[in-house]
Amino acid sequence: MKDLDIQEQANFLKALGEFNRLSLVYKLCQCSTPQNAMCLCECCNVDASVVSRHLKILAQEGVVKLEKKGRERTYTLDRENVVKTLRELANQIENDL
Amino acid sequence: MKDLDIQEQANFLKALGEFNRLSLVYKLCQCSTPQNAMCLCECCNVDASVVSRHLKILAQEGVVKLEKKGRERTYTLDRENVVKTLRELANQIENDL
DNA sequence: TACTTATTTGCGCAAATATGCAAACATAAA
DNA sequence: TTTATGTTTGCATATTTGCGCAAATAAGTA
Repeated sequence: MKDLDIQEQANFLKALGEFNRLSLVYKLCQCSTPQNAMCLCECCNVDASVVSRHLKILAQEGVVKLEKKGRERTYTLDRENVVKTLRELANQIENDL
Repeated sequence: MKDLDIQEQANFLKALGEFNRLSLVYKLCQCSTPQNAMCLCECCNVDASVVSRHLKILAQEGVVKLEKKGRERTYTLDRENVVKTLRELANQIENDL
């Protein structure tokens, strides 16, 4: 396992490992349609700018996908990627010896 | 999903989401026998006290198990728990709608 | 007891992080 | 163009975090 890979995985886990960000993930989890930041803002009681920043971090780590539609930006959970990454991690820890 | 559960999951992910701690996890991953902190110290270039603190955090979150034997304390990866927790998280994110 | 070894804890520091507010931007609608 | 809406960014601040060092603690050994 290379240091760089470990760092990358750590960054992914860190992105999920914060209360408001994980709340956003679960919120998006229950949405069948893309959501904008204002809507997502309701799930955690913080300023819109804070949500914006959290979503940026989540997007950087491949947790959410961003779609630009005019002045609105909508976010969807990148379910496939998150699930894949978590399962790969679990498999590594299970099988490594 | 209750806030408390989210906080708990976030804490678990945060514990794994730091480079040195994740390095410790992978180090332990490759050890078939319990390791003491001095040995684990080698895998990340930090002071023993730092490793001690990291291991404490990992133990609190159920990532590693601590065994006291005289003056020595040995750590083993709680593979089962880590794998279970990660897979549950993956399943939740996969199936929630 | 004195000494050695392994680990934890207190302290301080520097860097990172989360947050709110206000201002800047971008874009759609009136 | 003006206005309204959604989002990002700059700034200031408070808190958290990771770290090293030295001292304290714990427990085995001479």
